[in-house]
Amino acid sequence: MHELPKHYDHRAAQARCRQLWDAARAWHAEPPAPGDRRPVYAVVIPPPNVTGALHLGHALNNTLQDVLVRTRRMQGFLTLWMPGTDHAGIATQAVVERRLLEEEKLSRHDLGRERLVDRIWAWKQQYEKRILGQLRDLGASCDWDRTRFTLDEQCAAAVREAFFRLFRKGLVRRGKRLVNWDTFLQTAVSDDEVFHEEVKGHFWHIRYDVIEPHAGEPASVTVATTRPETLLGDTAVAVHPFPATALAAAEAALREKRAAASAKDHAEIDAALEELAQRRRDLLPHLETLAAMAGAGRQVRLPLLGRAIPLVADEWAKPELGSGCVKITPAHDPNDYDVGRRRSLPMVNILNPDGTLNAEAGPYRGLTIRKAREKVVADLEAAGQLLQVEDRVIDLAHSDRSKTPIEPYLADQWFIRMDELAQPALDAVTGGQIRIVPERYANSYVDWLSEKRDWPVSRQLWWGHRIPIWHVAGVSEADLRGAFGGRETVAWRSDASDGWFVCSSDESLGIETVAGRPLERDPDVLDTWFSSALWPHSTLGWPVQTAELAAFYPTSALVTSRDILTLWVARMVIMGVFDTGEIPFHEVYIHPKILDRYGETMSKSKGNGVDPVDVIDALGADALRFALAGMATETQDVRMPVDFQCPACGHLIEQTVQNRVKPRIECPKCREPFRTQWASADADLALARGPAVSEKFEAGRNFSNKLWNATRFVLMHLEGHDARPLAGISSAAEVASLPLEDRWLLSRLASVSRDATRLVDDYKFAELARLLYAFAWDEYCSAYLELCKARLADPGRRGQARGMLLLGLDTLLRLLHPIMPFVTEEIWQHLAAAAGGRRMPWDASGSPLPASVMVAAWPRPPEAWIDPDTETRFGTFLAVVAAIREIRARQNVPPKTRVTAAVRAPAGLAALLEPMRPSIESMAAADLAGLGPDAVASPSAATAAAAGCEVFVDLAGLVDVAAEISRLTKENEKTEGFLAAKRAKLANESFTSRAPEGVIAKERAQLAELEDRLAKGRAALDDLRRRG
RNA sequence: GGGCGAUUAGCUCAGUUGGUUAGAGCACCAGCUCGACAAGCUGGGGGUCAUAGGUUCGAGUCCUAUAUCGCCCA
Repeated sequence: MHELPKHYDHRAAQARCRQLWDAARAWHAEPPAPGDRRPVYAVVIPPPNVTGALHLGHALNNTLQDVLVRTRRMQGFLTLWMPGTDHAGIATQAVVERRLLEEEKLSRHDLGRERLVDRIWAWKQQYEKRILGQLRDLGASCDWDRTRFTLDEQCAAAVREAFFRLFRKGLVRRGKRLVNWDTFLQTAVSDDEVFHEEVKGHFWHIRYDVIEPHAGEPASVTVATTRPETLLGDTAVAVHPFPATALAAAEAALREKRAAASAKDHAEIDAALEELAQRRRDLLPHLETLAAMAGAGRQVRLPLLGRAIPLVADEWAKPELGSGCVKITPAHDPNDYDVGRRRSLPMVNILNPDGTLNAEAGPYRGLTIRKAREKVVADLEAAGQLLQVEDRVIDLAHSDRSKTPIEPYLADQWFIRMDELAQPALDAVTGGQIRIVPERYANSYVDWLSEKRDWPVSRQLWWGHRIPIWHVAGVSEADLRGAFGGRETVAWRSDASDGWFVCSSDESLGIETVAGRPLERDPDVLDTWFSSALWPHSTLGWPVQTAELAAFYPTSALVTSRDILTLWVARMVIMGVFDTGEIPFHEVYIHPKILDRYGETMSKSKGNGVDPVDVIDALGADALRFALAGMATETQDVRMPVDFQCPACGHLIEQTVQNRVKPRIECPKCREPFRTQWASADADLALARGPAVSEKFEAGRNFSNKLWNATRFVLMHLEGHDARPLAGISSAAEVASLPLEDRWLLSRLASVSRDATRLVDDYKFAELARLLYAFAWDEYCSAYLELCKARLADPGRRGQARGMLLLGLDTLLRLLHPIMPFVTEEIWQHLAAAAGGRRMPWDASGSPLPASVMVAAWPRPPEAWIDPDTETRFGTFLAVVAAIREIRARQNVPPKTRVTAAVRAPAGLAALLEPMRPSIESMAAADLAGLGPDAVASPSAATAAAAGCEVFVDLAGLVDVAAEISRLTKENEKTEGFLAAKRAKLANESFTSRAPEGVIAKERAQLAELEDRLAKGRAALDDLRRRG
């Protein structure tokens, strides 16, 4: 008989469990052998970026996947969870480049492409190892033998093949495109990699002179801009073609708004209307003239450079705003780009990739944007062209990667055409083949895909999948046919001048020549989401038709967070269908984001996160997992207040916006300083680290310990027990002959198992955690286990109690295993040593007890065990116990003092309670003097009502009569209040005539119960008054 | 500007198709070292369900507006 320590040791247990699982490779899945008819459950991990270590969001994401995967495995599915990491192109390169610059003062150009890529690989090795280690620490039961990386050879082959197929079908195009240019990283970034921030700036009003104005025409026009240096790239000034109509439309819109607005907003709208009217008077004739001039092809002179540029008519110019005229810089502004396309304007790019101005900027060539702006403004002022400068708050786009301002920039890019690709992905969700949970997220998916915007896939980076396109100039198509004609893996298209783009899935193409001309490879790499889009099928071996692909594709579910629903999920569907003809997964579960106490997303850069490793270390992986599962509710976004924990005294210091960015913090309690994640100075680094923690995880740790101690109790009483498959629960007759508490336990086990199964199916993780917590703690431990104490002391009843305790604990372990794998496994192993002979009704007959709970059968208790009558009776019993305890507590009876009690109950109820008499006595530390309709209160008794019974506790003079009178009076008043409301409700004719039968019956029953309670309360009060 | 979501106890959150006296964890108060567990046990206090209307016999739940906050798209 082994004795367990008083506290669960998560560190030792985690090490042991991992070794056990790894040795058995219990997480590994092979494609089914012939004849294996198990249903398949497959999940691919959203591959974490190798940019850095895992954070709490990852911990949540992977906990939920593991809950699903472990449950299905136990349910007998052939279960695969595919792990891996993402190369995360720009993010990883940015991190490595930033460190290179900080630590060695080198740029990537100093190092060169090959050496930089080597550095990034080294970084990847380090972080991949760390990430996979963290996933294992978390308990993730991924198939570690199959770990993939989006840039590994298998994924690379899939990327080349997929891209080649797109190219061959004409779905890859080359085009100029205004991109978000990151001048620091010198690459285009997608819209999704841009964040907007309001900054203080200016609004410069500039005069452009009209070239040779005719009589009656203005000599100049005024435009305003927040970026004056862009005028160097202006190719037109626009004015609205029909300013009168536009003004009328603006006015109509305002009037409509006014009609809908509340009175307090009217003044503001009226002011706007007044301004509009003023414009109509003062500005409209001028704008009409300008529109006519634009129609006649008149020009203005670009300040500083002196270039003549046309006045054009375009709706982009808003007569209701500013001067009504707007400068057009097609190569450096998205709206102007559209105008440029509509009006066939030249597009003048004035920027170099590094953000300095190029030769198009004339005298400003070579300057940075900031310097150029200063000089342009100064020169405009000197030339008398600058009319006015306003202060203004500007919404400025920044690169998420380098945190520097984005410059719109015209560049050659590769695009994937979305028109035909998007439709099947759209249909998959609208047609129901893919179910998105919670449902409302289907909207954003559908809205985004419906736009069918072409996907710009080139990135001017060195870290990633090199685009498999080569360029060759000066050859004919016949030359190409001669060189590659017979090859299935090569395709080409004209570059629209005298060259060709050649695409191939064959990496070695570059060493070849065409008619003596070299093939020059495109320097760019693919958007990192391109390889992620292939993840479900590339990891399974595509384009090779592997057994894995046949067995596990399409996968079952994808678990992710909403911010990459479009970036990743939609693209996986698109590419999955394109490459394989099948959707990549059947269900998508979107889980919440974890925010800090201020509602901000957690991030390393803000310093407001909790490191999952700290939680695992301090409280255990199960504590972390339990807390995270408990947060996964359907309402999104969970707040988690974070504290620093003083390493010296353990005191908690609330993390605030102020202190979260400090390198060192002094503990207000013990005055000892500690360091944070920001420490960089040697003096700070020498301090002990104060981890960021949250009390939210403690509940999970306490729960682990509760389970542990319940196990201690069971094991303590198992000595001499011959654990065999439990007798007496197989037939209905046998079950009916069990004691009430056993029937109750069976009933609860059956309904809890059924509910838990349903909750996993419905992705209701928080409810699942709550259900199991409440059952384990309040029912199994507080009620059943307490009840067993008396039985275990009685040799005649001991055996059955032991068997039932084991049944309950075993079932609980299995149900909890997906959420808390370590503590359940650790207990399983201890239990196997003491009761290895046990079998559950849902275990395969004849086979030994599973060596690990991880592969034990999921509980499937028979529905017949569910017995509402028994549950009600048991509830009454608990209420009687609670009533006696309540009297004891409010009269301050010491816990060890036994009291004498009586329960007055109707005969039927009393008969049902009679068998529970010893249990009532033991759980309430009371001797029952009477139980039945005639039970009487002793002269010095306190009373309480419980589920139709009156409970009396004889306090033999201990009772504080005055306190009892006052308490009872209050109690009765409360009851009277309820009673009045209830009577009014039932007296209401429209209620009784309209409400459903069942509801009325329920109300009547409550009324009767309340009346009964009040009568008893009054009687008790009278009794006390007579005495006092 | 368009869309989605949130607002319930001091804090963090549950609350099924409208139907008992709105729940949990933590925190708080009182009392407990009895052989499972003080990471615990027993009992208790604490809520005008953001505001204003409406629908209904009945609203935390449905509708409309307002306020505040968050996210996505342009």
